[in-house]
Amino acid sequence: MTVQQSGAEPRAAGMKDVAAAAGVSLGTVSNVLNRPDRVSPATRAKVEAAMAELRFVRNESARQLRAGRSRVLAYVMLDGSNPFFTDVAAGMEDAADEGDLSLFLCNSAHQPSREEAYLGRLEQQRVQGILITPVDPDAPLLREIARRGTPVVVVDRTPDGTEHCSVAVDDVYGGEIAVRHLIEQGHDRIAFIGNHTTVGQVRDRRQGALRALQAAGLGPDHLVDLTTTALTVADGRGAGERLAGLPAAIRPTAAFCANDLVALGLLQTCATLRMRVPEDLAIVGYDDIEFAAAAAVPLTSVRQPRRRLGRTAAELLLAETTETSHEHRQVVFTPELVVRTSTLR
Amino acid sequence: MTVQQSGAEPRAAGMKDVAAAAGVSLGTVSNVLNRPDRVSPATRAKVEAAMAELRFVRNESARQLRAGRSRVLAYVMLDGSNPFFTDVAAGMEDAADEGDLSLFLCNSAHQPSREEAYLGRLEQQRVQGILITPVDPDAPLLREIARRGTPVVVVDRTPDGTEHCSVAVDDVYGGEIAVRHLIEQGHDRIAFIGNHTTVGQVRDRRQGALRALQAAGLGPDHLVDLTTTALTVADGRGAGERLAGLPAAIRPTAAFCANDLVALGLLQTCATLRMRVPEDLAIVGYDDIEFAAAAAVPLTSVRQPRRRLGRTAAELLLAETTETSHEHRQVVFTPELVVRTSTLR
DNA sequence: CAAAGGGATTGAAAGGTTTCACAAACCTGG
DNA sequence: CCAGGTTTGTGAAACCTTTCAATCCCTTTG
Repeated sequence: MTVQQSGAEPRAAGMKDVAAAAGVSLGTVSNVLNRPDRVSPATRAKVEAAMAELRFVRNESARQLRAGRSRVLAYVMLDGSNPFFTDVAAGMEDAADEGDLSLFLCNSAHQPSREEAYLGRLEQQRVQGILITPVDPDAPLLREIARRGTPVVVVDRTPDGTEHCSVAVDDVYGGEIAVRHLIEQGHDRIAFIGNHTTVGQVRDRRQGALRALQAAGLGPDHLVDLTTTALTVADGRGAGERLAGLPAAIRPTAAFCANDLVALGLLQTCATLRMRVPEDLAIVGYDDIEFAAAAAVPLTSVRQPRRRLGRTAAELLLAETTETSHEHRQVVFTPELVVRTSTLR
Repeated sequence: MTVQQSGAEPRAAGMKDVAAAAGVSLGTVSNVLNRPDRVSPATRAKVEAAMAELRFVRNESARQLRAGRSRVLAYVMLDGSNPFFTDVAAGMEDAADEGDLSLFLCNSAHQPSREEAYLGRLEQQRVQGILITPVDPDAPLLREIARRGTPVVVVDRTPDGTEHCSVAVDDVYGGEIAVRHLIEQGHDRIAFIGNHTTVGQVRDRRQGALRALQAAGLGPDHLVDLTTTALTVADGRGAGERLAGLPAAIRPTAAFCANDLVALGLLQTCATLRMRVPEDLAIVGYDDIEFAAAAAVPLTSVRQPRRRLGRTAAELLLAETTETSHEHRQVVFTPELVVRTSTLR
């Protein structure tokens, strides 16, 4: 039962070798692997011994080839360094685990070319399905892939058509509750910080902000736009400086940031410039990433059910591969406001 | 050239179908795919047209089966929600891209069972190699996998033996420069916050801290241990409260945190308790994650060349699969101190 | 005691690609 | 116009597993 490990490895052992070593047929080895109950305990033991002896490792390629599909899900994330997406991925993992599937993560890092490359490879791998937060939710490629037979679920974006399942969060509502809260805290001149001209999500959040103002009888001029190019900490810092530069008469007393990173940047500028939060400036972020609560002044933020989002997306995907007749579903979650020190005077 | 999309999909088209449609042999289709220069432009065009027409998608399983190995690298990360690891992964992606390989990310989330499951699946997939930051760098499983033929590179840990390539950062040195800096700033009573009893890395950092003290002629009693269970923001908060509770006479004036998350937690407690940073307490973190610079008081931190780490790891892996005779290499990077406001009085 | 039934095992086919030795067609220059 | 070389194209084998109908052997039943 001892094994030599010296010398050039002869060649990885396959089921055929196992069968030979155990003195049974190939089919029996397969049965041990796939339907152990169909095999007598004695033979099973023999086969298992042989497998151990030969260090047998199942060849998934061959399996897949035969079976036609794999036991792998993939999530193509928009930004692997954004904690939001890693949390979403964690939710997917939960669901994948239950279905005895592997989840592979791919990071497109906002680059369409990278996204495309990953999608191509995943399709070639015949993964069971693709979860994706796409750079462009309406890219035709996604539809093509779905039409060619690999289920695609769009995560945290809502594509135009109804060609995929999708899960998203109601961003208009999120913007609304954020700003409603600020109004309730007595603010009536509120900065909106983000790139709403570029990104659909951000546009929605701003839309919600306007709706909250309107509901309070305040016109759109009560929202002061500080437009950024992206949603990074640096953008937040920059916006903070611009905000601090405004004459006191028209300077907002509160800021609604399109994203927690921006809010953290803003918070940092406030610390630098000795503006007190929330006394001089109340801040609401968006996403409620772990670092929002961990900030020096814990940040009020709009929380999206991230893990839930991921889990649901994965479940929709599994449903699509299981169900005989599948109707694409668009699930929309409702975000919730988490109030912390940054808005409580 | 138009295509019907209605009806039950007949069955994905394979190279055989393409060959038939183009009126050439199977081998020619393969040549178009793999050695286009061996095929006359005319036939190539015909074949490519047929591929487009039939929406042909290469079957990677079959390819792999034939080729014996895949075009995929995998990184099994210890903690997908820790920005440190996602940055490392980004570096790997750079290297993988250049080698025209895909990088799949797996998140073990500190769970040995999950790690094991992923490793098993990856081995079965016959991935080209496995990059891993293991829960336990000395787990025998890693060695077995390597012996069975899948190269393994250990990232950010240094395994006992020399059975794998590995890349790591000199944690002793990192601890040393952190504390040396604090000493230079005039501190001589320094808190060490972390779980050095559990985690090797943290032990090393503490080791370095002691070395710096010694070099300055200060005994180990000048290091005040505040031991945590893990390295989260919450742990940092807790340690901060304990620290604040110490009598002023023995309370450290500076803290070296095993990790930026802990430092952020500590910073938060300081804000809550109105302790000024750095005046009342200087803070050094470790890792220099993005949020370290983004904190209200920008955090001095020990930066590891994360991206570089990942890139090098991937390159070692590729070298191992390429080289005829391979010698395992242990690469150790040197960290660097990034000084920011949190230690500058 | 024969036949039926059932559990265990077998053998061969299939799945889509790559590779490689080989055949066919074409071209060069003598 | 042919020998020899080059360029294109072909066909079959191999990769490793799963599946399924067929076989075998043993037990049970009538």
